[in-house]
This record gives sequence, C-alpha cells and structure tokens, in this order.
Amino acid sequence: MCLPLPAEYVSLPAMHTNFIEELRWRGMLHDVTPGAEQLLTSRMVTGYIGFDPTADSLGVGNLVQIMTLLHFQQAGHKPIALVGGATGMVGDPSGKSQERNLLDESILQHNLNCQRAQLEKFLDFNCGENSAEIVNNYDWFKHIDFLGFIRDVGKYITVNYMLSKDSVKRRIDGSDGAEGMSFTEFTYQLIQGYDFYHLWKNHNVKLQMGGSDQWGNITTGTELIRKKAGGEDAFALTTPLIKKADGTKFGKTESGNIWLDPKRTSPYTFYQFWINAGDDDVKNYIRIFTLKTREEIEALEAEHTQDPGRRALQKALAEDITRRVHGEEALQTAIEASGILFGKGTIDTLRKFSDDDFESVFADVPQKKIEAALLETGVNIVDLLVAQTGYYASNGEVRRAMQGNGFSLNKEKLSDPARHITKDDLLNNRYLLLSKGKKDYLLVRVV
RNA sequence: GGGGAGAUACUCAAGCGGCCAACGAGGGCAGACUGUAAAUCUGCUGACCUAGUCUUCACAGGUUCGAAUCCUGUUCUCCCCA
Repeated sequence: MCLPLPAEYVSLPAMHTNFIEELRWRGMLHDVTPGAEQLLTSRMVTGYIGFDPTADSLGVGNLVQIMTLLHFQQAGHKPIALVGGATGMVGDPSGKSQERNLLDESILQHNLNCQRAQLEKFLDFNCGENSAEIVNNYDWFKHIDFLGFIRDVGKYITVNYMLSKDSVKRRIDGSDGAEGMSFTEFTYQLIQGYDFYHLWKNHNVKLQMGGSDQWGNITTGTELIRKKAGGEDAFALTTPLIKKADGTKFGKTESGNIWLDPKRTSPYTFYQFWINAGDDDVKNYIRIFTLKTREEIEALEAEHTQDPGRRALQKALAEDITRRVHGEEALQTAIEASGILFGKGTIDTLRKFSDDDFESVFADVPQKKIEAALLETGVNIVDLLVAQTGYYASNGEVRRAMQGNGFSLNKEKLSDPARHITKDDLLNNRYLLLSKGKKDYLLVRVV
C-alpha cells in the first residue's frame, strides 16, 4: 500500500483539519476502505461525489454530500462534483424498487447547469491547488460505443460480482415487492465504476465518496481500477443515511421536497424546515449541515438543554444553512416573516407594515384577489370566506371554526358570523390577513 | 363449476324496520397549555338561510305509513370445496 510519492502529489499543508476525524465526530462517517485515512492525512487527495441530475435543483437530501465535499476541501483536498449526465440516462437501482423513467438529453443538460450553480455556493472554485471542479460523465461516455464498453470494462467485472451487490440482489429476489430489473439498470454499477476509473486515470482521483447506499457502486469502481489497471490506490468513503427520530424520511414535508432553488422552495419555507427540526434530530443536523466547531456546538447544546424552549440549536442551524444557501438578505426576511406569522405579531405590528413589507413577508402565504367594489357596501364575513375566497369549504365549516375560536382576521379573533367587512378592515388599504388557527394564513389583496 | 360471507362517511368498525346524519376507535381540523415541539385535556369532523329541512350507508328496483336495516336483480370483494 505504501507507494512511492509521485511528483505531482502535493503534500498537505499542516494547518488543515483531518478530514476523516472531522467527519467522524460530526457523525458523517459510515464506512471507509482501509488505507484511505493514511492517504488523506499524508497528502492532498482528489476525491469526488456523483450527483444525480433527475431534477433541476438539488434538495436538502443532497446537502450531506455537498457538506462532505466542503469538509473535504477545507481539509485541504481537491473536491470534484460529478454530475451524472450519462448515469442520469441509465438510472441507479440503489434503494429503488421500480425501474426508473429516463430523461432526455436536453432536460438533463438544463438540470445539470442548475445544479452546477448551486454547488458553486458551497465549494470554492478558485483557490489554487485544491479548487473545486465539476465534471460531467457524459463528456467521456458519449464517445464510448457498446462494443468498446463491454470489451474494455465488462470484461473485467464478473456477473457473479455484480449480482452480489445488495442493490441488485433485492431487485432479483423480489423482496419487499420489488419489480424485476432491466439490463440497463443492471449495468448502472459498471457505468459508475467506469467513472471512477476514468477520473482515477485522467484526473488523479483517489477517492470516491457518497451515501451509504452507494457503497456497492463505489467498490465496483475500485474493483475495476484494480483489475483493469492494477491500481491499489483507489478508495471509498460513505456517509450514513440521515434518519429522523420519528422514522419519516428526511428532506420532505407534507407539501413535498425541500429544494435549494428558491423558485422551488422559498427561503422562508427553507428556513422553517430547519426551525421545525425535532430536538433529537437537530443535534445531528447541526453537526452535519453547519461548519460550526465542536466547541460552538457543545455550547449551543448546553444552552439548549438548559432552556429547550428557546430552541437555540434550531435557530442556529436554520440561520447558518439558510444564509449559506440563500444569502443574508433572504435570511433576514425569513426571520422577520417567521416572527410575524408565528410570533407575537399583532394587528399593531401589521399596521406599521409598508406595501413592500407585505410583499416580502407574505410572499409564501397563499394569496387571493378580490374586487374593491365588494367592500364599498361591505361584505359578510362568511360570504367572503367561502364564496369569495374559497378559504373554507362550506358556510357550516366557517361557523364551526368561529365557534371554536379558530378564525382570525388581521391577527384578531373573530367569532361573529354576521360581521361585515368593509374598507375600514383593510391593512394599508389593500390587504386582509385571514387565518385558521395560528399557522394557516391567506392574504387577501384588493384589486 | 359448487357452497358460504360481505360491501356503512378519510380509514377501521358498530347498527339489523321508526329513538340514525348513523355508536366507537384512528386520522384530520380548531381551542387550552406549550417551544411554531412532545404529552395531555376540550370541541368539531355531509350540505344549507342555525332552522328545521335536504342528500347520504356498493348500484338499480320493490315491500312498507316509514328502510342503512326486509325482498329481487346487478356489480365487486373475501373464504371453503372441486
């Protein structure tokens, strides 16, 4: 394993963190092949992680991998993000029980460009020796033909070996209702294995990282490198899959995935996602998704234990990650909006709002427009809530909500179904803020 | 092919001629308490002009003053035997 140091190796500057050690205490290390730690502490290493271009945005589920690359770079190593233009056309069977739909080339290209922009927010692409890079495996796969591939790659890996992978086994034996698997998907591990080989050979990449479900695919790569080129210096490292204390899937809410793209998931919703992390989960998250040091985290935890109600950990986590993804300004708006919607905001604070405040704070709140003429003569509240805005499904439902003290207008409880709404109720002469309970809002805009 | 059981609101599940808009549980929504949490407690959970009316118990007919409840047919589900 102790190879002579080739000239192109750059030794690792002393001030950097120990990558493996860093991942370990953060709970981000699942498995690593023997020898990797020694390599990583002795010199600068180039390593990569693949991203799947099925959507035009990365989601919080990908953040673990992004943070892994970030730690990798901070430890003085050179990170490469591989976006899977080619693998995206094939589909990774890992963790899936159904054959997946394939994407066409133009959509892939679009998705890939969007993801690239997001990665650039985390990684430093211009810091000399260990600048991050992005590669697209379509660039080398587009020149490979089928016969060439089965001769140059397929020849080195036995089907027995491929069948022994968990991701394949589960699909073959049909356990947990899994469907059969096409040859295309079966081949996936070879494609990903070849990526590693290609990068190892041409980009001096020694390490492939990924989620623990990628272990099988990654080791196919190290196997290929060993068989095809006798390379013993290819290593694998995986991070654990994030589990939530209640067993539900991380990265999703009832309303869907949490994305990094503000067009898909607004900064406010993004911020709220982290704020709402459970006490048990937040201790893991803050280690994984922020760069805070051990001392900072332990101090926050002490604070949290002393007064859990203040949710120091959730706030620190949400602020840190929202700032990194969406910037300082978006973070402040998200905090402000949270204060209004969940905090002690009353009608008095609402009255101080400018139109701009309304637009930014309520950007995420569902909105509805009504005609100004309606308010000239006054409109019955029940009529407004059902017929005009559809906020409630039936008149009876409104009455029940009012009897149960569950409806408010402009943050003030309203329980009289006979009430008429006029221009005097408007905020800033154009808004009405309706709410069911304390979390469900509708902003009505008069036009 | 033969025999049997069953289809009730979001889900499970009572009801077996009038007291049924239909017990109960879960879920959902809201209130109190809280930390925008958990646990707990309370109310609501077909529609409508809040007043009794109307439309609901697989579907279509029928018997009855009156049916989710009885009869006939249709569709579907499950079980047993071949």
